[in-house]
Amino acid sequence: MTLYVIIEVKFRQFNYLFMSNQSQPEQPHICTLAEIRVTRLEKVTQIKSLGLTPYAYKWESTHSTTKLQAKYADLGKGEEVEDEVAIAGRIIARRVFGKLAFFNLQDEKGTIQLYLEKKRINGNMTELPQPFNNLKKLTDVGDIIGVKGTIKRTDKGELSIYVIHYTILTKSLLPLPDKWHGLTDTEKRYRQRYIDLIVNPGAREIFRRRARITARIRRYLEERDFLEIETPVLQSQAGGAEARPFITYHNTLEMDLYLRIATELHLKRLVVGGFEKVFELGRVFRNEGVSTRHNPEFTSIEVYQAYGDYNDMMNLTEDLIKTVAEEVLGTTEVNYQGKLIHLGTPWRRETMQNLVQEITGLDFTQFSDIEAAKAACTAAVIDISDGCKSLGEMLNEAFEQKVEPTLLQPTFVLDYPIEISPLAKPHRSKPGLVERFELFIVGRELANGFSELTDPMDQRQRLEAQAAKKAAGDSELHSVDEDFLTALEYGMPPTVGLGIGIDRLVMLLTDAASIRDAIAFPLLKRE
RNA sequence: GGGUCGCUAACUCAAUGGUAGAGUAUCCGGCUUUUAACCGGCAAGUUCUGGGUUCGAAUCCCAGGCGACCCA
Repeated sequence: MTLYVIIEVKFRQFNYLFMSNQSQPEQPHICTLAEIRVTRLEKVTQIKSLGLTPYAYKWESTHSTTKLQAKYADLGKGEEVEDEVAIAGRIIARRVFGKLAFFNLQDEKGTIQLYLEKKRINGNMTELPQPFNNLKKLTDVGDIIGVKGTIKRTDKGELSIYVIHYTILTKSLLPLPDKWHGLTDTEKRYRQRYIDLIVNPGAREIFRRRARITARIRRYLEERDFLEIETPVLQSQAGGAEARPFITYHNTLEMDLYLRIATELHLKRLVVGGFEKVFELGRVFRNEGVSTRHNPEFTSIEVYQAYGDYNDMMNLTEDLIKTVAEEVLGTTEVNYQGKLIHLGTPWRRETMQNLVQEITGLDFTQFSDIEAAKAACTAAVIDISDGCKSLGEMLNEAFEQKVEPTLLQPTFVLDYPIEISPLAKPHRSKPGLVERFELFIVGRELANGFSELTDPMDQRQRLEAQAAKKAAGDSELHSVDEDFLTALEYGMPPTVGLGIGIDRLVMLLTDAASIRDAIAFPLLKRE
């Protein structure tokens, strides 16, 4: 069957080239993906037989489509200009007539129409037999071509390149999705992002904007003398956060290694070493579930500044995010999923205890024993699990369940329970709490910072307590990082640290509903 | 982990338990101002997978896969 098809196709295309004006008898139909591919492979052969290459090496353009659109914006209908231009891109639409054809060509930034006239092309491309005919027969939507020509705005008002010469640069073998509906299948968009990027112009804008966001963050910090230093992804023990790590293996060292879950402990070692302002913007990996807000590998930035406290870092955080929004969006008024978010500073700062009291009426400063607090929480419809063994954890539960979803506008939540903050410095005036803040926008945690714990003995106690819980079965906790404690014993200056979830920031600034829209190639299950 | 919804031609979608269809794309013919080009024609299916009920299943039932959304 396949052989039959190939022979028929060859027969037909032989006719295209040399007897194309004769009508043909009915041929077997070409329709499935595999058959379209066979047809196009035959076109590849035909292109080669003409002495051309279907996979060119190079092309020099004089303009991008957007530059041309801007340059000739004032050209009137029906007017032509003799300026000769060269441009390249992907054919995204073809409208072919007997002796005239209109193609739409798409490059990275935009599109432009090609005006392809038989008389003009045949008159100029004399080295090829029947160049206009070959254009019609050998090009398809999806092909990448280069053209040279002059500028013409058609009678219908479309700026066009009046083509003198065309070159097939890359022959596409597979058809693009429906030109009108595009690709809407969410799964396919993520699995084959390249198709999404070709046919959905908005998809490219998200990643363009993402690049501007990270570039602006780096520039902001560099302007303030922060130094970006890269720390190991492969670590003999994972730490710096509560999360399960990915495990991998080094063959010649014969040792298990963990992919980092945070950059915290190494960046702090750098502060011990004398760097007073450091940061790292990079990928971290957490072996956790996948959702619209979680991807197992994601991008974080952690920033450490010696001699500062968490108040300093809140100032930096709001100014940084405000600056990025202003530069990337041109405004601090951000529309996110139909909600208007005001990123103009200053942002609200409120303690966790006050927020919980505000929303639930529960005053955690008044609770003295755990059972009373538990009863009060249950009465307030807060679900307290059995693993919740302290007032601090209960306060956090109440906060997460009742307060978090209400924090639409940027809010710094201050002063977290010490039980859930093992790397933060105790609050200078509030027992049981630490000097920590988290930033919430549209009900999501976007940033986390604290005055860093610099007391090595206190730090040892807290890490050992965690290790004991790990031994008791909590897989999100880690064994003690002795080298980190040794570093602290050499002495770390007072330091404040910050972490921002870059993907969530990108979501906010690109109006992306799912983290998968903000990540070019999100992790999906095996098909 | 739980719930709801979805999966049918390459793409977007139809189809009371009773012959699986349309538009787009592909293929063939025509066409020098189109822009979802148009006109005419030929075709195109593991209805996600596996069971079950039934004379008969895309449709009903069970199990599984993948995805979306919500919840934890």
